[in-house]
Amino acid sequence: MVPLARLSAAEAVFNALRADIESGMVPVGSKLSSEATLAQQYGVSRSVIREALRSCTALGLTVTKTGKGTFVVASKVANDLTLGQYSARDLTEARPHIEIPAAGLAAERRTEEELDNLRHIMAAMATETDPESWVALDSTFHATIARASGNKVFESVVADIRDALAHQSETLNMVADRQHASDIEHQDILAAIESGSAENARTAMARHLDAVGQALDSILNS
Amino acid sequence: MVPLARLSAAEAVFNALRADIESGMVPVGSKLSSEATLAQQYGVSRSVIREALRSCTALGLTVTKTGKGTFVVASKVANDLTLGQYSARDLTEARPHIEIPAAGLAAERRTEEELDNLRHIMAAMATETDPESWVALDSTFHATIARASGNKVFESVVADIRDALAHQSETLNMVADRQHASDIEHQDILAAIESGSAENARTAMARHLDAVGQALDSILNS
DNA sequence: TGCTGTCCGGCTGTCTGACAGGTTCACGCT
DNA sequence: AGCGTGAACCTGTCAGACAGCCGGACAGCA
Repeated sequence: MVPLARLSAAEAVFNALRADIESGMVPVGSKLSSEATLAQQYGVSRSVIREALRSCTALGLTVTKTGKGTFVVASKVANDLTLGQYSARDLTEARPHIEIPAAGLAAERRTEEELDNLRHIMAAMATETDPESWVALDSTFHATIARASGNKVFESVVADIRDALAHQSETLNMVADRQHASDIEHQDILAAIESGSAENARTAMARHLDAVGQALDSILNS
Repeated sequence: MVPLARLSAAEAVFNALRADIESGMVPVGSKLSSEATLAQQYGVSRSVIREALRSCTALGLTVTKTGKGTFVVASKVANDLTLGQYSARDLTEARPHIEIPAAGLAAERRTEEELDNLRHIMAAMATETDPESWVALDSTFHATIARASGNKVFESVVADIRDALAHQSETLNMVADRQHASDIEHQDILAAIESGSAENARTAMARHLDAVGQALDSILNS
């Protein structure tokens, strides 16, 4: 609590970046300035910027792609970083019971701001080709819906589940085949939430989770 | 993390360090080798080591002190779930969606040992008069059912929910009135799980949660 | 027009070498 | 014995360099 230790340049830059990301000033899906540019902006060397970015990546806020840049994939640190704690079977079994009612509540309680966030995430996903980045955005999409449910239990649990799933290699193996289909299903879910129909939102989410579950099954049993 | 994308040197070193720490090969409280030494060991430059260490620090595994070195402060990533942050409304809203299917699975998958545990807990509850102790036993009862579901997601979530509920004063206020009724409902749940009927188990759990929810409502609205 | 191959500028990944400042400890002086 | 001081080691930061990846511009070809 006491700021006895003056923070290093790398920590200071990390805090600044994290604040920008968590406040939404740098939206999910957007690209950060290049390391050289950031170094100039903050008046530090590129090493310091790289260490700060490495912290962001370790917390799951960003992903960095060689030759392209660093991209924001989450606006806040996930609750549960104990990856691989849950098996794929447990996850696919439990998800519908939590995400479907959460989608229904989201349709009834979502704010305009949350709808905007969902639209931005979907737009970013539509043009995303890198599997790992797409999975991270997908995770954010589901987490945002859970947040829109207005129920912190759902919000927290979905964040845990999606986080665990995102780090299972089966998920990445599945993405190439499912990406386009998922994008369409996501559109249906968003449309239902936009219209405020809880029943439609539940149905759309159920259809999506069912399709994803079947795709995962076929991979697990192959 | 993912075997698909070839990992950078910094990620590889980070994974190695994390594995060493989580496996306990490098005990908590110990000091890591200096950055220069690690660089030599792993055959990479000091920059790479620093980025890997920065990742460990971001996850809370290590702390680095200028002039002294880097020290291990945790053997696993902290599960920073903010318990007790859930409102009574959120909890009663979410519980049925999780505990009812968990009860159904428990009926299909429970072992004899788990049934014994449930019987013992119920016996203890029947003679327990102290409200706080009874709430703790009740919490264990529900957690045990979740564990019997064989699904670690349900097990984890129910543990969180019950933990949060147990710390709400409304729960204690309700117990005096509900204790006897709950004992009977618990008997129904246990009987259904013993018989192996998932349908009956879900119905019994639903009835129990509904009764508890109504009792909580009446207290919240008084 | 439409396709393709090449090249260039921008970006990340990594390395090297350097210097400032914090920490520890043993040596030597008082 | 007590104490100061400097050497040795450590982290924090910087500057510069180069390879490899990526996207787009552009010219050439069908």
